[in-house]
Amino acid sequence: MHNFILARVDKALSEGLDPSALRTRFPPEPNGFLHLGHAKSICLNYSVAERGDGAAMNLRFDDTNPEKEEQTYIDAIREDVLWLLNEDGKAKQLADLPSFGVERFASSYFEEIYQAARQLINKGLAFVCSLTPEEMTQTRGTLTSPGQNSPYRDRSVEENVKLFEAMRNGEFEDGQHTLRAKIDMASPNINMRDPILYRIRRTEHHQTGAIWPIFPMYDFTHPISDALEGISHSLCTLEFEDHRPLYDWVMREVDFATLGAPDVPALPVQIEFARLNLNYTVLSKRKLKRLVDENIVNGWADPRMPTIAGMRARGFTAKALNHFCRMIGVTRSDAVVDVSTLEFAVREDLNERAPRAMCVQDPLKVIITNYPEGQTETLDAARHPQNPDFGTRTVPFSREIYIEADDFREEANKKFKRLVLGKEVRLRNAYVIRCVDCVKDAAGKITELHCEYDDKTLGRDPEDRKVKGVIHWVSAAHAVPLTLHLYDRLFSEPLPEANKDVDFLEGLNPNSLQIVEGALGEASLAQDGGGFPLQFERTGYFIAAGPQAPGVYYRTVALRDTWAGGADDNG
RNA sequence: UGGGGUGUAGCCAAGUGGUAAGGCAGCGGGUUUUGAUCCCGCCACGCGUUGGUUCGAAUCCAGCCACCCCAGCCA
Repeated sequence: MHNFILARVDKALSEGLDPSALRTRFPPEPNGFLHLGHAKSICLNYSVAERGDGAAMNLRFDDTNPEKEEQTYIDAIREDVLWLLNEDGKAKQLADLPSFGVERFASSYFEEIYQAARQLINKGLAFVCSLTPEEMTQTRGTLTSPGQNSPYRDRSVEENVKLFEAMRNGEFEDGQHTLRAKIDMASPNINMRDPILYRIRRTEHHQTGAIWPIFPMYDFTHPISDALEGISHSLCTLEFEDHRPLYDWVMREVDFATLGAPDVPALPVQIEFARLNLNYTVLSKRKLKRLVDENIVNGWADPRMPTIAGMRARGFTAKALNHFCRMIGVTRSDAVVDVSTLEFAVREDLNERAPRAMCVQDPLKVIITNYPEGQTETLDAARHPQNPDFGTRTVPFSREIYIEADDFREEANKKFKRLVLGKEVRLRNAYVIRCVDCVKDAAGKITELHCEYDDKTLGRDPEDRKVKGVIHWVSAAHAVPLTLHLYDRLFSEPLPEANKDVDFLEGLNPNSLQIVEGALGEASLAQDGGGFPLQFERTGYFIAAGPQAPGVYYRTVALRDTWAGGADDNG
């Protein structure tokens, strides 16, 4: 992995920065589940932590807004970060990861942040403002015109101290006062127009309970938290670029030594990078939350969701996600990555690790008329075509089998490589059969096929002719019934958020989930305990839904299909 | 129209004055008991645009254009 941030880190290292002083943090707010965009950030932050001996990445819950945050999100985030960074599954907890530092909460620093505010008040750099929210908005100015000073801007240090303490003691109602930095109401950067540092929220906080009726804002909390953790590189997304002057202002004006900050070679620096966008989906917690709240999906971990938990449920691997993050790079330009890149990363990993099996989604009965009735033979089939270490499984073969209905045509052109009336095809892992008859019901619907097998074609090709097609099948008497969940992109619009005048839900794909009942899997699937990906040959990668839904498989991703494009010419 | 950013192929993305890496997608071919995998080949006379500097410019300079972010007591 290489990018402009790592380049900057390497440069600092080459200029003498002690590798053990390298420290990053991943700072999610626990107000939703982590998604692919967070995976990019985690991957980046962790890659910096892997640059040197003693370097580390912290996990810090940025929990300064109790109204939107929940313990359940904290638990989910912790699980997702561990899963993502624990590709080999060896670590039992975050602390076991080689380059992981510590887990913290911004709320762990509420006392220090409060003291920092006191410092600023004492330096005359912060004041208690009693403007109403409406007045605050009115006096902030606009993008093109300066704001006006608050009438409370010149309160004495003593009065500010007294009021701020009263705020802390819970003596005021929500919104009655705020603590503001005294910077410059005429700054062209709106973030510097006397930004709010603290607001009153008499709400129970998931970590600190009722002890704090006031909560620091992100812009004040973040630099202080970074300094207290000895963060060297504070990586965030582009929209925070305008906040960097404020970040640096806090760094400059607060005396961190008296707050107990570690002795580090330098103050943290904030570096911004472009957030991830993926087409045919949305990557914003606010929008994903709507999908959950409006029951458009089945929770944050719905396999269609681009959340870490959703993708995990669907069978994506941590390795694939990390690989994807390395593939897309890290830059400062807005980019929309094509889903095909993600699918490639997933297939690449699954191809290596998924044992093969056969499953017929839309069964069509085939009777092998020249095969003895009542006979069953067990055929050996490799679990992986390229890797013998996977071993073999046994596949029962008998007189009645099922094949995929779509693998048969009464007539077809030469491009069609599957079974055609009067022609031959190879049954995967078994014999070559020839279709001799096609039985239909009164409505003309094909109900079963009569075929003959060539008993000299097990494990070898016929000598006098070429059979090019191979199809999958299951033995009728041994097949296990399965239910398949086939997922498609959640949105049919490539950029659901592109048009600001149209609700992004308008772009939803109504067929993002197709449930296939009555699929038939090969006998060995009865023993599948789940927990690892499978490839159903010729169709896709699947993973068992789990013990609470036996026989249900989720399709992780379909196999690449170079034939699909010519489907209108497929005979 | 204030401030901050970004423009290299259909999508990502290297490149930092010496003559356009790589990946995805796509296309063509080979191997194949998965139309998968794997392998080989093709895919930017041009880097938003117009000028300028230079022996030489995606890289330096100037102008212009397009797009993104900022007016939460959200992060």
